[in-house]
Formats: sequence, structure tokens, C-alpha cells
Amino acid sequence: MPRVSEAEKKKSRKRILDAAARLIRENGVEATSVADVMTAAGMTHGGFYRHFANKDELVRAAFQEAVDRSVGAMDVPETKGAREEERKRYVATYLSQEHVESRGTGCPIAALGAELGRGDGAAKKEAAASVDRVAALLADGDDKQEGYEKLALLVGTITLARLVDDVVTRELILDAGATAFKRSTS
Amino acid sequence: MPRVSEAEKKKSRKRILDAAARLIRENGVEATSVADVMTAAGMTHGGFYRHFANKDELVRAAFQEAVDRSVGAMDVPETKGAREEERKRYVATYLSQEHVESRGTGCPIAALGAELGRGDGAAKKEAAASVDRVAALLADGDDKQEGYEKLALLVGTITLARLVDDVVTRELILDAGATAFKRSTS
DNA sequence: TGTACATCAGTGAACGCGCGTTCACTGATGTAC
DNA sequence: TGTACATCAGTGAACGCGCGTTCACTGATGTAC
Repeated sequence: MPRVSEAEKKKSRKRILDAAARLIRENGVEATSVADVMTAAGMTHGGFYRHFANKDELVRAAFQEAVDRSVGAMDVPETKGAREEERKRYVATYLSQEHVESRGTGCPIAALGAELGRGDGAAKKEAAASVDRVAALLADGDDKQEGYEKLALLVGTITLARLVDDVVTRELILDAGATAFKRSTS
Repeated sequence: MPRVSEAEKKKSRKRILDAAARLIRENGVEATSVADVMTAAGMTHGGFYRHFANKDELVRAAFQEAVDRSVGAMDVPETKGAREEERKRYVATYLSQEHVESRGTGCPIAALGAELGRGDGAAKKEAAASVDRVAALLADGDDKQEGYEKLALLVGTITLARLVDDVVTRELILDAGATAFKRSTS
């Protein structure tokens, strides 16, 4: 049936990107195949290379997309008060049972940080840039170290919580993270 | 040439376990093949199943081995003062450039926590148990939450540092982690 | 505006390759007498 | 203590399978006149 219009192509690319952003966070980069992504996007695997040069480039773009969505609300507000408000909302959502369970829509740094840290492609560089970006959004002023500390605490807390099956212990871990986060701000 | 003596078999098993503990931390579980491990242990892949039921069981045992070695020194001291001393040494080593670079001998929770969190086999359960074990060793008294908070901070800090190629930024991240850790103790 | 044709998005088969696991085989080890 | 034999650690080929990527093909889209 192909070929397809330019507008359709754009929609296809978005479907591929959304599917990839979800699947790599759910199952990891290595465990997600190009064919998996294309099937989830409603296409066959052969067409993939009309949209991306290779898998690494897909992962890079999908990671970026995931970060954009994850911190989108925090990135916008103009006034300091509104930013503070948005930050609080972000942290409360971050340190929740819901976030622990829904990897596919959660923080890409927590889901993929360790795996991408082992690599050295475009996706790794994207993740490294995201660390600075998200840390800057988390810090009160322009204190870089405060941002790193807070992001490290969030990422570490979710990582531990995801290892634990027992919901009560998980809540204990999330609470510990939330308490420490508050202490880092005051 | 086989068969080989019982003593030799024990040595073979240890070589396999040591190779696995290093390779899975360096490259991840998925990216480490049974054949890779056996070659590193100086054998061919076919003999693997005389030692382990399957790959998941190897990963579980290798993870346990890695944790044992990682916290070994902290686990022993009898007096409270000696334990405190050992804990300080552990944290200083943990939040170092050396640890960021030498994944193969580093903290298995930082290296593999996110990946194992996605699974549900014996290795995941082992990792979950390790979270409680290491957290207990990190806490001053028997305050579980303090241990979780500290471990989350350590794991998150190393994860971020490993994403960053620039050594100066990496030092900034490690410093932020160290500062926050001290604050969590006082 | 209508026609002829080049472009290229998407399909599905195929490529070489490595995966976890199985298996027939070997010969030194461990055991029973 | 010496002998006969069962055991089983380790080898290397083979299993079915899925991976990332390539490619010939299709037909609707976009373009040039």
C-alpha cells in the first residue's frame, strides 16, 4: 500500500518514538528490540530505517522525549513561587508507589541511567545532558550541587523501591527518600 | 581430559562465580553471556550446567558473592567505634572516581539494581534482600529509614556520576553525595 | 488543471550472528570388593 | 593394597530462536511540464 504522505510519516515517527520511550523504560534498552518497538507502533520492522539511522539514535531520541515529558511541567513556570510549587508536585509524584510500578511512563534516568552509563553512544551523551538539565530544575537557585544531590536521592530511592516486592517496605523506602529530600531543601 | 577431582570442581565453580560477578557488573546481566563467563573462567560453555541450574541462578549467586565482598569489612567489627570507623572508610571509597570507573569490582546494587528491579527471578530476590542488609550496615543504630536514605544516596550518586564523562562534573556530583551523606548522619 | 514520472514510506523475506540450553562423548576420579 | 567399574566434570557440536540491519519490491505521493 505505501507510499504514505509526509503528514502520515510524521505521525508514524511519533508513534515509534512513543512506543520506544515506553518500552525501553519498561524493559531496558537491550531487552527492547527494534521489532518490538515497530510492532507496538503498528508497523513492521523493515520500515524503521526510514525514520532512524540505527537503534542507538532511536534510544537517544526516545530518552530525550521521555525527559521532556517527565520534567515538562517544571520547565515552564515563570515566577519563582510557581516553580517552587511545581517542584513540590514533581517530587511527591516521583516518590510514589505509582511511579515505582509504572516504569514505562516514569523517570528515564532512574529506569535507564545505570544501563546507559555502561555505553558510550549518542544515548549515553543524551542521558548525561539530562542529568544537568533535571538537576538544574530541581535546585532552588543555581546551586548545581544541590540539584545533583536531590536528583541522586530521587534516582536512588526509586531504584531501591523497585527491587522490593513488599509494599510496606517500599513505603518505608519512599518515606526515607521524601524525608531526606525535605532536609536537603531547608 | 576430564573428569576432574572434587577439589578441582570447587575451584572451577569459584572461577566461574568470580568471572560472573565481575562481568555482570561491568556489562550488565543481559549483555553478559554464559559463554563469556565460561571463557573468562578458562573453560568452554558446555560445562556450565554442571555448576548452575541456569543463568538466573548464576546471577543470583554472583550478586550475593559481590555483596559479600563489597560489605565484608563493614560486617565484621565488634565494637560500635570500629563499626563507625569501617563505615566511614566504606563511604569514602564508595563516593570516589575509582569506584565510578571500576564497575567490575564496585557496588552490585548500583551496577545492577535497575536491571534486576525489572525481573522477577532468584537474582531479583537476592538483590532485594541485599538492600535490607546493606541499609542495616549503613545505619547508625537500628533505624531502617536512615539506612535506606543513605543507600539511596550512594546508589543514586554513583549512577549519575557514571553517566558523566567529564571528570570535573563527576567530582562535583561525588562531592554533592558526600556532603549530603554527612548531613544524614549528624 | 491534467498528465507523466520520479520519489520514497512501508512490507516482508533474508543476511550473519550470538543467545541459553542440550547432548553424545572422553577419560580421570571415586568406590566397591 | 590392587583391581574392576560406575560416575561425572568438562568438551565441542548442535538445537531453535531472536537480534540489528539490508534489500527488492509496491504503489500512493509529490513534482515538473
